[in-house]
Amino acid sequence: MEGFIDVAKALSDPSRVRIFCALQDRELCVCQIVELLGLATSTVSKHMSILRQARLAESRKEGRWVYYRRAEDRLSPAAAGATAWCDATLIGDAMLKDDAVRLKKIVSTPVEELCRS
Amino acid sequence: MEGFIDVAKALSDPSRVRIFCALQDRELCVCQIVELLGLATSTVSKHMSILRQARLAESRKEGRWVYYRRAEDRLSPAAAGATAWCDATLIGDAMLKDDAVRLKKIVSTPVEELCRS
DNA sequence: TGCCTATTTCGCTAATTGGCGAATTATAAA
DNA sequence: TTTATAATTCGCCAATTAGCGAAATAGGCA
Repeated sequence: MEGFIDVAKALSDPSRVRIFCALQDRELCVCQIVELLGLATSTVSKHMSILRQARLAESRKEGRWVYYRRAEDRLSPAAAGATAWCDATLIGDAMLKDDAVRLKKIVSTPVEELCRS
Repeated sequence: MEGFIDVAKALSDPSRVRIFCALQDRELCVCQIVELLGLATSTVSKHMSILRQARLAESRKEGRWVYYRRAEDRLSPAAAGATAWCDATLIGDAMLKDDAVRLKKIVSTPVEELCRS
């Protein structure tokens, strides 16, 4: 039950859902997510720790940057099912479509340049 | 997005998940749910309105009693997917198994008698 | 070594939420 | 019509949460 609740809580905030959906196709570093959502870095960092706690996301360090991606290895049943539910339900969502458009620009900018702004 | 968030929020509270799972096999009236969870009637009533708002549950009146059941007709995509996710993930959950045992006694008692206590 | 900077952690605030009991509403029975 | 009672709504409180900026941490680079 606890793991299920953690996942449901993680996906009960629009910002976190947007982040999780942005991670569908590619990994992203914190500064890219900050750029996408327009939230403070500290806020995004907290969101990421909640997604990781729910075992929906994993991270890796590369130099100064931390890249987050959807969890894939030994995916928990709660996370696996939620991922399918989320993706299937939110296909075509207006806000996520808009995010996808802006994401294209963001990922095409080198992170070094993105962070300088 | 909004409908998805409503469903995720509805399922991010253990009491509501217990209620939703208890409704898997049968409809229940408020007093039966109160008996199952040991919460105040007003608290359960609020939980039910959240589940209904998320379109996970529906209700019908029978005399003084209000019976709740899982939504079935014109089920929203968000609710349909969440139902599958919830049921699949929580199979074998200890608390829900315990609930199921106690539910047997509760549903075998006439509601008139149950409410008198 | 010491500096720069991306991220995390901390401390705070405003808003939300789960809980209760009291008051209200609605329905059945006397 | 009055009374009894199941459920909802209301008002309150304690706990949680999303947000921010400041301080701390950690990793590259001069």
